[in-house]
Amino acid sequence: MADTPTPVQRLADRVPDLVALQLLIAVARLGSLGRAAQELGITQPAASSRVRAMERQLGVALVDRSPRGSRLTETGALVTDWARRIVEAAEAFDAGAQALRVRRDQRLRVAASMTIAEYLLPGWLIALRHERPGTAVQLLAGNSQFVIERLLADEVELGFVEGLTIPSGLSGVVVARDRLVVTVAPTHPWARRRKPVAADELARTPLILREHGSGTRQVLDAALGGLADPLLELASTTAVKAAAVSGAGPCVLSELVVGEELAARRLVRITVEGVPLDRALRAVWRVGHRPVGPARDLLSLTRTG
Amino acid sequence: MADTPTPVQRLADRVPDLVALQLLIAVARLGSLGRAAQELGITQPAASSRVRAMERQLGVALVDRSPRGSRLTETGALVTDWARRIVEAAEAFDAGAQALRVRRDQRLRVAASMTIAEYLLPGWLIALRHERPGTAVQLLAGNSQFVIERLLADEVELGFVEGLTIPSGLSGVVVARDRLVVTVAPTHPWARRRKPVAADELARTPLILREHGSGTRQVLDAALGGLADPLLELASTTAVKAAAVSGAGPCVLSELVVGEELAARRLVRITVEGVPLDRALRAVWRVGHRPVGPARDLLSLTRTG
DNA sequence: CTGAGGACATAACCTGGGGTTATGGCCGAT
DNA sequence: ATCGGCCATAACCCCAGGTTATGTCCTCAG
Repeated sequence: MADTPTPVQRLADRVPDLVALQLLIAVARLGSLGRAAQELGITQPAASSRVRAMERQLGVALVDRSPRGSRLTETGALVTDWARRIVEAAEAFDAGAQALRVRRDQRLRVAASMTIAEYLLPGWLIALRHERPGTAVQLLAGNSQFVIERLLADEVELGFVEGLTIPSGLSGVVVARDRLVVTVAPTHPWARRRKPVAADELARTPLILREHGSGTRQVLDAALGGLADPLLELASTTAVKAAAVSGAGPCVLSELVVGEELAARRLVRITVEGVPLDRALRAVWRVGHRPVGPARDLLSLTRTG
Repeated sequence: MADTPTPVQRLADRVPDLVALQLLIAVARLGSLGRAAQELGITQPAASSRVRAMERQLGVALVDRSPRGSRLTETGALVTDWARRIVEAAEAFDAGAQALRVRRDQRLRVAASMTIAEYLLPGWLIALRHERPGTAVQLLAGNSQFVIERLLADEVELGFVEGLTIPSGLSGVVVARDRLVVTVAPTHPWARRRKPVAADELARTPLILREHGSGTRQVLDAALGGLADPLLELASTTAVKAAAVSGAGPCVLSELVVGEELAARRLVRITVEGVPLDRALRAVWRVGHRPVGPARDLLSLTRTG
């Protein structure tokens, strides 16, 4: 049977698994394979063999071994830095996943809109874990309407929404500002353009957008006066981003969403004129139920000082 | 034998491996376990079992199965978005690692300073892989001096350095601007401060810094007049970042390095006054050896338009 | 109504990566 | 010279995750 060639990079074959990456990071910190092994709860020979396997897999020497310990190679340090980014993403995943799981001992129930749940909450949860270990958080994610309903039904104590106004029945505070930005792939004609795009030109241009009803779309429609012209309507921010990166057209997304792509120049930002694309990210709660205890702890992490 | 309790989160136990994450992403895109399996080169039962295992591990339903296909749950979509970030980090790792490996067929040799190699190059390499598949890149990473030497010895065709001036014997072009920023943990007194920090106050304050000789340190010393007062001197940007996040004191690092921490509020930015912390990131080459072919392709990816 | 086809689940089996324990070699400090 | 810390090697073991084969369920066509 002729097996179909895999049309997708199988990263697992070329990237060491999380244990190996954490091991490498531990070696960097502790200066010894044995102690790194201990920290990860495996034996020294296991660690030795894993590091050796990584070196074979990557084709690069990562650590200098000596009878007095092990230190990272120059390139080992670089690889370790790349590894750290994977591990950080994994920590965010873990923190988020932990919160999705329904558990008996949760002390804090939170609802958040998708953009916030996706990009900001994991970081907050990691911080919370450091500051108040043992605070089990239960997370419900949905659109803004969903968040509001959970709050009013008293199913959660704290909500996070992106939007223009505070819904009635709720109080809130701005925890961050978010700005929608217009971006295109570097290959797009707009990337070379010097002149800012005016509001009416943006309204006339077909854009890659989230579907109707998303917070992002809502803000854009409001800013343009309900006129956004969809080139594509996609269900997730990631899909929108992917389409834009591949050059399909301009997209309008939160700075949070495209931050990495901008830094790496996979997307470039277009300045627009006369379109108010700022929006507030707010923590909200039922009127009269100002957050206390764990909810207050979490809230305090989201604001500067 | 009483085994020591592991002092580090063993993420591998709580985060699915890369195959599983890629599988989930493929399901999101293709709408079917079977097709997702095929894309990853495994059989349908294997995919089915892996997704089931993930759901068990996370304690959350991820996909809605039907005899007509599978679609992600609401929370499944959220989890998938978190998963995507891990996979993206893994892709960057892969692209970078690929370039470190010395191979016969490399068509382009590049040297880069650490900050650039760490944060920007993987993204460029991914982009290059899309635009010019089959361009095998060989990467040498070191400090600025190292990059310059490789270029002058004609061992690489293209270099990337962060620095104030173009070294003699080389020509170059600015590919990006980078700004050093002063940041502190949200718990640090400076985080509440409204007034900008003046140059002399910054010079008087003990800071968490990279060791002498790093490009970052160089720029800071120049900006302050060689006066930076070290609270801690650490060998890697990541170590500096970690110390700052834990509240040890203010640190001075590239925007690139702390971008994520700023977004997630693990660090907050302090405005400083009268200290020129901008620096250029440059592509450089030997005078008279303007990049052509693959080198030109890569270079064109790093600049907008 | 019925049969075909697509999609997922279940079962039985196999393989190898990665773990463990035990032991040896190397180097530096006492 | 000897001891102790650190890494490598060897021999063994186990189970996670793969495969093939088959069953069930739903939908759609005729």
